[in-house]
Amino acid sequence: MPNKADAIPDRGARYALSWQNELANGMQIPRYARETLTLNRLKVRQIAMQGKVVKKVSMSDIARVTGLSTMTVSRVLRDDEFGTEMTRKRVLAAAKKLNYEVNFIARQLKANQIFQLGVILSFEGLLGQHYFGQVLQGIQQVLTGTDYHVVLLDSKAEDFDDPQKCASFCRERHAGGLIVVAPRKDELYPSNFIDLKLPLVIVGRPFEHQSTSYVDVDNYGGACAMTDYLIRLGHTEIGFLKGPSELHDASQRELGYRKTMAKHKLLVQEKWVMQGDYELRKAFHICLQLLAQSDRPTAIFAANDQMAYGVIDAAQILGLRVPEDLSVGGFDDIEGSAEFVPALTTIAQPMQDIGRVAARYLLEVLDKSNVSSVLHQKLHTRLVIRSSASPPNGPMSASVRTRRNRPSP
Amino acid sequence: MPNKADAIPDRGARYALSWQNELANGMQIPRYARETLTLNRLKVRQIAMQGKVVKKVSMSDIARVTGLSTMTVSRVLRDDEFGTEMTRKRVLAAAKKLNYEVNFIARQLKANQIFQLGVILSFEGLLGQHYFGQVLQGIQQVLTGTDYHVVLLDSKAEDFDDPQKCASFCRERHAGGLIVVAPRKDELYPSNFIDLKLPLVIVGRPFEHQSTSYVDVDNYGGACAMTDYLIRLGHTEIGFLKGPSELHDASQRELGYRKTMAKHKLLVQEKWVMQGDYELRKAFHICLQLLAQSDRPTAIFAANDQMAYGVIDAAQILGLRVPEDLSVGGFDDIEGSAEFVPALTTIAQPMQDIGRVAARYLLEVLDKSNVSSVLHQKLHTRLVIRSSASPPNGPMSASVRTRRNRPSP
DNA sequence: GCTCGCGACGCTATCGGTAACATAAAACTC
DNA sequence: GAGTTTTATGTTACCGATAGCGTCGCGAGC
Repeated sequence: MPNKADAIPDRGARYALSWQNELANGMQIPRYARETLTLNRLKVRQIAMQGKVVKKVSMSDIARVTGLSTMTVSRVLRDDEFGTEMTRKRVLAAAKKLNYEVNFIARQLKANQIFQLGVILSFEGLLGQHYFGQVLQGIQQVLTGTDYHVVLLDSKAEDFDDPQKCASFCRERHAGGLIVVAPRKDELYPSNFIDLKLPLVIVGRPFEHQSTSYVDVDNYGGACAMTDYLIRLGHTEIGFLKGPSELHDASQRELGYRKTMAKHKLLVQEKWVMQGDYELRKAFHICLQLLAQSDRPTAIFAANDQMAYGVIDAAQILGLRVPEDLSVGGFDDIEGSAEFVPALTTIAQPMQDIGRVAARYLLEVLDKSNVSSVLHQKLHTRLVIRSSASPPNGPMSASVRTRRNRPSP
Repeated sequence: MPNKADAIPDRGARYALSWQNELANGMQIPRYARETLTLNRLKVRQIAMQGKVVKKVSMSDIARVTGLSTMTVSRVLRDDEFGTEMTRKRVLAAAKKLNYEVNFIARQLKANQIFQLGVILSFEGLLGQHYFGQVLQGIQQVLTGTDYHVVLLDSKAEDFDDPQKCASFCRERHAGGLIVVAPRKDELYPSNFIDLKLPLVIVGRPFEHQSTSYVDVDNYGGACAMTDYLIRLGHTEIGFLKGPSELHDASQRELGYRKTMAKHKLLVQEKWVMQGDYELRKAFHICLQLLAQSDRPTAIFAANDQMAYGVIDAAQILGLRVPEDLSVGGFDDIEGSAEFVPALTTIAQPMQDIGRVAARYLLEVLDKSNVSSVLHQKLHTRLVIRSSASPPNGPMSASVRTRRNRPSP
């Protein structure tokens, strides 16, 4: 240990040497430091005698051990540049030895800032959904390395229908900013939060109201792209499998489909526009019926990948080949769609990006108090061409058509 | 306003009248209150002059406005019984008027307690799963009305493989207690948390290690019950559709099936024990193959409801009737199983209860510092008899058998 | 030699709330 | 009616971290 002192740069050594050296030769130590130092040895001993760590160590403990003030400790711990090399070493060593951990609660109180983002779900079912999982993962990615965290606020549990309550709730407790996931079309819900004077982002649908920020995916554009792609492949008879009508994204996707069809002067056959629920099973059964009929589309655009799986399964059961006899397009590009047989042609939706963008925006607002800026962002989707869609194969599909209704009940 | 004073009970009036009255007639006010009162009028004015609320109101603001001390305010706000009726009214009115909101951060600092439960997921995929959603809902239910909240800690984001890091992380920041959701069989993961000296509950599997608490569902018992039920119905040829082998619950369910078969001296046909993945699709395709063969079981026990759906779909596609030609049992009793056609006979798993029990345990430990108790609980499952399973129907199934392989490729 | 500037560090107050102790006045007690 | 208890409230000292300002020692510049 003492030989370490040799390496001490002259400049830093003016004020302090390693603690051990100080005691050994008692030189070079400023008077004020001296006093605290001897005083502290007693206190340190007391702490040690307590045996097991009863109380968490705080900065003042480090201060005592090192003979420095808490202020110096605080500064060294936060500012990489602060202090003599020697001081830094002492503090850092002591912190490690005592197993010091910052008390974030105290830091937040002092800073009068809450390092937490409240994530609020507009309805319960969201929790178990892939979409939400992805968004949250995106948020977490951004938050990693910052001091911020995610607090899950349950809309149901906390009576958030009452604007007053949700206001006080969020501010009282744990939210420096809010991310409200509210993908339902007609929900008035998010408006309860806009008066909070808290940084806020709505996720899951555009929210035109006032100057409220939102992040969403361009569902409309994505649906247009897929429809357009199918049309360019040569399809004219394109069916559509809808999602739950109460979801904003579902209706946007339908709109994209219809508009694009209209744009190309193609007729939308209403019997080929089916009401699904974003689940595989319903899509499967619906398509089992639809595809058994002689009069069926050459392509089906399913509003999400799960339903596309159902469509393909139904087709295959009926002896139709995908894509030769039926082209299928999906939406979302969920995990598994690339490995699906046939690999699913779909629209990639950057779900994680939603979370990332929302979180990044909030952090920016919070750090810079840059409250003026408002985020209105629709993230772009991407057409992923794989093998579940191809140009319509006239003769092939005709040949299939002859044996189409064999397995019907 | 002044007539209100008439209604003041004599007892309370001794110490204080409404503020306005105090100023009006200056009587009955204790000397110490008088002084602060005049002093405070100045300060109150200053606050009002600032215009917009720049700073959040704190207890001291209420104290100034009412002419009471912060301590009294604090006590009135927390204790329903404290103080004169008049004092209470004044404080409460002022709090409401000023729009006071407790600062939980400060409260936590003072109490040296963290009113947050960290929920940790052992792997990412969990977030989007129904199981997790249900557990979390259960947790929230218990936490509603308490001061506690859920903080989501992302295992991946925070480098929790390093025990050191996860320790400091949880304590530094935001967790009075931890709920670790770790349903994987072989994970060493949770052991990183047991040394934290933080109240901890493992969810998703029993955790024999040391004196660590866990809450789980009796998957084994549930599987036994279902198998037993099928056997009692008269089935001897019972197939089993497994869940992902890395999950603890999946292997417990398989074990229950095997043991019960053995107990009844029934042979487990390994070709009828199929590897599923808890998803509908795979189950569907596997069963499409299995059920097309002449040599097939009369009943299939699927390790979860989703897969049971798949089994039934496959059977129906093949022209088998459920339950006449094939009995199907599931596990979980998820939403939808009752409305399924045929209504699914299954094992109800109290997923929300898992969360409830875990949360309640933590709250108890935290409130009473009752660290000694350890929770080892396997929640009971319940056999829900609906219509997807019935006694094997010899002649019926035989008649089906003759036309079994018509729709195969 | 003296002032000025600067780097390193300490002291004090503070964030908002609260336990523990203190105090004033009324109520009760014999 | 003096002493004791009770009721209603105020004071002080923190919890742990940190901003702001003050102080010390030393070298540079004139």
